[in-house]
Amino acid sequence: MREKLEKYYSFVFEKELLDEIVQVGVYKKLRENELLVDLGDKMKGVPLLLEGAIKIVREDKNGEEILLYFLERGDTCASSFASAISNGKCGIRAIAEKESEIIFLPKEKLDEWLVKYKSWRNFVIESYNIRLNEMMETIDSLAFMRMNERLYKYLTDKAQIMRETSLNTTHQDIAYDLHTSRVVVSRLLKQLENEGKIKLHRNKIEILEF
Amino acid sequence: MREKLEKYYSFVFEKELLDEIVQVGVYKKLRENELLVDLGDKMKGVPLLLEGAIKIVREDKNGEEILLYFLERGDTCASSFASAISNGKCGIRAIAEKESEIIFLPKEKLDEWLVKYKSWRNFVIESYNIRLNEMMETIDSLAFMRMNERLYKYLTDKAQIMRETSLNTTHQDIAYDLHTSRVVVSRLLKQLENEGKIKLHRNKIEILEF
DNA sequence: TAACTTATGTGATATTAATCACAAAGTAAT
DNA sequence: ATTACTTTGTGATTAATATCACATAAGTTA
Repeated sequence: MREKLEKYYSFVFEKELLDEIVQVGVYKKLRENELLVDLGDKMKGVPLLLEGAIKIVREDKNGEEILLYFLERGDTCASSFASAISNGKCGIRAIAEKESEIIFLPKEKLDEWLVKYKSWRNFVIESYNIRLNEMMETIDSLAFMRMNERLYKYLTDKAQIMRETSLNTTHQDIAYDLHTSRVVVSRLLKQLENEGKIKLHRNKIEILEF
Repeated sequence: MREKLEKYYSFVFEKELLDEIVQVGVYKKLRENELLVDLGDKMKGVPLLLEGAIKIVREDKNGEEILLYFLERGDTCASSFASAISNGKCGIRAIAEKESEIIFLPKEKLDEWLVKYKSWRNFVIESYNIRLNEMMETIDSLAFMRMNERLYKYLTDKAQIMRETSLNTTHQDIAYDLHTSRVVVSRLLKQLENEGKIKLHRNKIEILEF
C-alpha cells in the first residue's frame, strides 16, 4: 500500500500527510463490478483510488441509469466527501469497472487535515473542481450532442480510463450507461464501424480511431 | 452591507469571520441582466450572494447555451471558488436574473480562512455539495425528462428563485435556457395552459399550479 | 394612424430516437 | 449434437423534437 500511495500521491501530499494516511487508511481491493457506494449510502469516509477504474452513475425513481463519469487512479469521489463530512446521503452509485485498489480514509480525519495540510486543502478543492467539470462535460454531451457523438465519446473516454484500445462490453451495457436502448446502440455502432472508427466483435469493441 | 450579511449569514459564519468579511469584502450591486462572470474568466475572488438571483449557464463551441442552475441569497458560486483558488479558468457564465447584491471576497483570504474557521470550511464544502447536487438534478432533467416536464420544472423552479408567481420572460428566452427552439416552447406552453397549470400573457407567464 | 418591431400561434415536413418484433449468430450446458 | 441462452442485426412503426414558413397580435415610434 505504501508503495502505490507513494507512486501516485507523493507529488500531491506532504510527507507527514502520507504517513498519516498509511496509519489510518484502510486498504481495500475491489473485484470487477463490485459495488463501492450505493444510492442513499451514508459514507463513513472517502475512497482514494490507487489503481483501477470506478464508474459513477445516477439513477432516477424508475430505476433508470445514466453514467456521470469515471474515476481513475489519483481521483477521489467528491460526492462521498460531502456525504461523509456532513453525514448526508450520497446521491450516486459507484461500481468498479475493473479490479481496483482503494484506500479508505475515515471521515474523522477529513476536517482535521483541512486545517493541518495545505496539500490536503488543495487536493479536496481540486477534486471538487475536477468533478464539477466532469459533470459539466456530461451536461454538454446530453444537451448539445446527438446519440452517435455521445456514443463515440463514451467509447473513447472509457478506453482511455481502462487503458485499453478495446472494450469488453455488450451493446446492452452501453445502452444502460447512455440511457438509451440496445437497438439504438447497435445501429449507431454499426454506423461507426462503417465509418472505420471501430471494429465490432461479440462482447468486444475495438477502437481504431481516437 | 453589515446588516444584510448578518441577516443571511450570521447563522452560517462565526462572529470573527463576519468581521473579517466586512473588512475585506467588496460590496457590489448588480443590475438586472448584468454579467457577473463570463466563460474563461479568471476569478480574483468569489461572490457571496446577499440578495437577488443569478443564472449560471454553460455554452458550447457553437455559442449554444444551456441553463445549469440558479443561485439565490446565501449561495456562492462553487465554480468561481475553484477558479479563484487554483488560478484556473471559469467554465460558466453568470448573469443577474434580477437586481442583486453580492459581496466579493478576495481570493487571498479563501485558503487562509479554511485554516482559521470551521464555519468557513463547512460553508465551502456545503456549497460544493449543493452545486454537485444541482448539477445532478440538471443531468436528471436532461436524461430522464421530456421537454414538457423540463419546461414545467423550469417555470416552477424559476418562480421560486425569483420569489414571484409570474415570470416576465419571452418564449425565446426560455428556449435559450432549455436549449430548444422557440416554436417548441410556445407549443408546450400552450399545452400547459390547456392543462390549467399556467396562464399565458405577452411577456409574462402566470403559474397557477406548483 | 401608419409603419415597424417584437412576440406568439400554428400547419407542414423532416429528423432523431424509442419501441416492437423477430431472425440469425455465437456461446455454454447437458 | 441438441438445446437453451445471450448477443447482435435489421425492418417497420411510432413518438418526440427540430425546422421552415408564414400569419396574427400586441406594443412602439414616427
